Amino acid sequence: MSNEGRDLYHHNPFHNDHSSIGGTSFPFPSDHPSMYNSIVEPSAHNLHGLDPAYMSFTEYLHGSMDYSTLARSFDLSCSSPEVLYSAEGTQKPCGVGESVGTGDIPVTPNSSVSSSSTEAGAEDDSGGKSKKERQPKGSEDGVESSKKVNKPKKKGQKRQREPRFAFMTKSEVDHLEDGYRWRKYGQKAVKNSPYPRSYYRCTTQKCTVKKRVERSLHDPSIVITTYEGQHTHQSPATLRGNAAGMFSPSMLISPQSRPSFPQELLFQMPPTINYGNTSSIYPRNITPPQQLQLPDYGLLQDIVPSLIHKQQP
DNA sequence: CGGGTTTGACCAGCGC
DNA sequence: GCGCTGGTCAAACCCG
Repeated sequence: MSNEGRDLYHHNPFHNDHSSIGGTSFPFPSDHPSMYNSIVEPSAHNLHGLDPAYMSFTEYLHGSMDYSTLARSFDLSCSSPEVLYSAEGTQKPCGVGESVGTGDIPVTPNSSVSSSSTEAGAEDDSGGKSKKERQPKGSEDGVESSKKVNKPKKKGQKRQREPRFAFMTKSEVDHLEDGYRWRKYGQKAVKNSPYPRSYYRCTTQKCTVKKRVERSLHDPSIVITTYEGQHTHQSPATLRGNAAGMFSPSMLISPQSRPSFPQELLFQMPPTINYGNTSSIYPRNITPPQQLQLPDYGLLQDIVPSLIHKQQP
């Protein structure tokens, strides 16, 4: 487990020497308008290049994407040099990037990374619940339990986790808006990093989605967000009717609209990215700014080949 | 007052 | 077996 995080993130995406490391990256757009402006370059045709049916992270977050699909996709991705690697601890990266325990962020030359884990079971209780159950607040034997966390968890029963999906976003704010409401339930100092990692849970009842947010060790301006689980509901924003605008592709190219859904902007590339080295998921004829709009596509290219295939007979 | 955040403590898993 | 680290809990606190 201890490697999980590192395996996932500790490669500096901006380093130039990972030609050997293929990976999908998902540069998120910054919440910061100025930065956004500096990076995003409106280019409508970018979107045109995409199939309207492509699956986006937003969709992923909305639960419209089947995890099994993702899982399969990632498995497949293992065979592809383009792919990053799985995130969950027990699963070693598919052949790439043995984690560098030095705190380098893994991944690609691209600004962001995405990874997922399929090890998890489908159980929608990724631990939180089990822990809760074991901790009957004010239990009869309360005396000691006042502070102690009892552990009802059965031994030998490895805790199952939801598949995970990590992204790197260049942003000044740690907690990026993604349309969902989150409650922070913990913060921990991260080894070898001056930046703490924050833990959030979806506030929607019965939704067990969690996410972790931390900053890149090498580039503090990069926020690494790891989603775990699948939303069992619609985004509050969507329900509110904002979704139309927020999820609209146009949003991606409209700095003024100040995206609230980074997921939709996943592919924003940091200015420092060396595209040349990217073995990438992006078509070579596409320029960085445009790649921005390929986010989902690019991402899914690795993640959800099946979807792509549909679009590319 | 309800909901979110902070923070210290506990526990599980893993490596040595 | 021990220590370290990640993940989570929950009381206290904060805020609108």
